Amino acid sequence: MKSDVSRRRDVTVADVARAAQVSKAQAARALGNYGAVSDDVRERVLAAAEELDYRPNELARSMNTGKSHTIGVVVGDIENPHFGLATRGITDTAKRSGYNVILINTDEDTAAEIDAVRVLLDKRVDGLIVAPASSVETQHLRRVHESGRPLVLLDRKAPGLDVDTVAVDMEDISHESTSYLINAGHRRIAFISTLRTDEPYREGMPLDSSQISDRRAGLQRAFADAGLQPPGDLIRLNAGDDESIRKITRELLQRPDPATAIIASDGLIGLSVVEAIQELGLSIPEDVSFLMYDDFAWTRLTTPPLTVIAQPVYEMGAAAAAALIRQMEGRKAPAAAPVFTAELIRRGSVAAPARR
Amino acid sequence: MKSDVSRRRDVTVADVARAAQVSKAQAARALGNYGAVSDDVRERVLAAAEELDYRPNELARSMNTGKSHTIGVVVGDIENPHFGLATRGITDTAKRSGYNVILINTDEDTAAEIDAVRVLLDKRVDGLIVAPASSVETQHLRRVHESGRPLVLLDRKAPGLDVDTVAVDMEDISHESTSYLINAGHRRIAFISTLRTDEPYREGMPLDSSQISDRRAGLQRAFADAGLQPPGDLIRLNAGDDESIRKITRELLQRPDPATAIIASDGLIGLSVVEAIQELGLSIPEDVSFLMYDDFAWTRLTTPPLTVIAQPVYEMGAAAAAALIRQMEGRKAPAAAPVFTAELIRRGSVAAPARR
DNA sequence: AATCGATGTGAGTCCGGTCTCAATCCTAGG
DNA sequence: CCTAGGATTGAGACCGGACTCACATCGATT
Repeated sequence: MKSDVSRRRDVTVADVARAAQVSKAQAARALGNYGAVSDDVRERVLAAAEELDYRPNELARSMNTGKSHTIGVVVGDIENPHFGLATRGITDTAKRSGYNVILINTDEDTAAEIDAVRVLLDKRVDGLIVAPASSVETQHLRRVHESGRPLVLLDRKAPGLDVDTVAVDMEDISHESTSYLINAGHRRIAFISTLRTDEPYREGMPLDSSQISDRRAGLQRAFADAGLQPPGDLIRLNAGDDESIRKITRELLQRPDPATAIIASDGLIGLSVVEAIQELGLSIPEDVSFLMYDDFAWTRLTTPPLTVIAQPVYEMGAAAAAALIRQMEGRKAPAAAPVFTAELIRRGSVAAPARR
Repeated sequence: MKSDVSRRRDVTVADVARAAQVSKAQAARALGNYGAVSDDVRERVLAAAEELDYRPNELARSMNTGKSHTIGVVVGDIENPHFGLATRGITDTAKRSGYNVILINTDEDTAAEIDAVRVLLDKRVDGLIVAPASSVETQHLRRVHESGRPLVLLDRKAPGLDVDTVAVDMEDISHESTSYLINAGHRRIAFISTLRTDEPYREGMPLDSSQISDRRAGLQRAFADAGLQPPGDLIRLNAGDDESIRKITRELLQRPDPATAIIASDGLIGLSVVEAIQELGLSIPEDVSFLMYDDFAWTRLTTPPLTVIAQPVYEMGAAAAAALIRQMEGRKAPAAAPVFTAELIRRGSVAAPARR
């Protein structure tokens, strides 16, 4: 009835109060469902609100409750199905508790991450879930934590930062899967990761990412267990775009002492590696064995289906959100935080290396 | 120096003003970089702000500027790489103009969508990008639009709603790809979609989704062009989870008069369909031809690589964000909105049907 | 030297809610 | 019939910035 052109300013409690002939305070109480309100007043206010199509301004509400019912999520790249799935776990859990999610991508760039965290803090999110790009540059996260804002880390650990962290033990699974390859007869095992570094990989160099350094540790331990030297010359970092990954793959397979097995650090890399292998006219697993992190559904469709390392990604996202909400609502951390483990799913992309 | 336990309340302009020995108004001006401020005052204020580690409260700022610098994005399912990519296009573009994104999933449920829109409006987002679950139930979107809040539709059209819409012409591409199948000799062409309906498909029933009804129209037109009757008995809706899709696939291929070609309405369905085909021991394209919407990277890795319908998803997300920002900043719509077209990428999953 | 317009500056209002506090109503117990 | 105590109610402060307005200040103009 009243939806004319005069729709530039929203209806406020004051408007409703006026229409219902009561004070602003009473209208607010009836609307907000708190305090004491007589049935008569409540009815009139609710009717007026309905009539005027009143909607509360959450911004104003946040202003003096101090809660925005919004959590910030900072991930590397939402386009990566890994994060897509984790985000789904987060949003599902958050929604169930009445929280919304502001999402920011960092492209694994720490500067962007610092910026993202600042923006979210300025927007007064109630808490943050961050998949930190670096396990070393974490001052900004430390500051968040010290300022008392709830924070949960996802996927990667930050040593020295005493914060709830939801991640799998990469050392263990890396050890298991490397051993699997070694037992199959592989010695020349390559590892390709997107991790950005200033210089190319050299044996023993410090790695910014806990994920990657844990994987390296697991790999080295597996070789040590077998009484072998790990092939440090086959670790490749800075595998960024599709083109650079293909180039790296070609180089690994065409060098004098080529890799007989390749481990891809995530599903996006794996995609390009497999494609590069196919382009070289080589076949999996006859010519090269292949293994990758992330159990995307399509890995079952290739010929042969790919052997992968599956992580309970959705559950981890959900757990991160649950932990955050627990913190935000001031409840204590649970006695035992849920432990997540990755699993090696043996399909068909690993076999004994070809004889020379 | 001052980071004691007293960290429960944030630093405000008033605190900064006090420290800098100036009025709140002056401090606000220096901080907000507006109005006239002497160099002396500016310096003192900035120094005090630095010292106190002042951070503006964006909530408060939004309160009286009326702008939250936040846009709401409502999609079916962020876990679906299609939306992941589109979202990436949106967030990249939004960030470049200083906007953040609140993301909500609807699982293609209109009730959830209505709720999402309401929540976002209550949070006073500056604009909305919605991939509407239904092209029919759009009163909530109409209300948004009428209230004057900028709104852009993504992926699906809403007939009768005069709103900027970024989507490809599904009729055309459906016609093209169906013709392609018909020319290859197929007559029994099946189409599988997730679209939820109350009853199973029957010829000519109204379809809630513009995307799907456009595809049906294109398919029917292709058959008409060839002087043939479209196989209305091979259209399947309500393909929800993996299990139901497999069941549908089996039924389509094992019925008395089976389908010789299957079109999957999106990449997620395609995944399950291909897997079901493999499980049946059938091969593509010898036993069944296959075609799907969405050009995911993995479709190049299967044997044979899959023939797909590629949409410029990232660009569409970016365009939607650009259009929204244009509206929010009060600029006119561009003379010609960019047109997006889907492309049939012929790889290896379509061949002539097997002889009976 | 008187005047004028361009800064500078501080007090105070406003945004749209929540919440405190004191005043007013009512009703049951004495 | 009187009164204590709970239920109601309205005025107004407050959250943290942005912004209006009235009041200086001050060098420049004539």
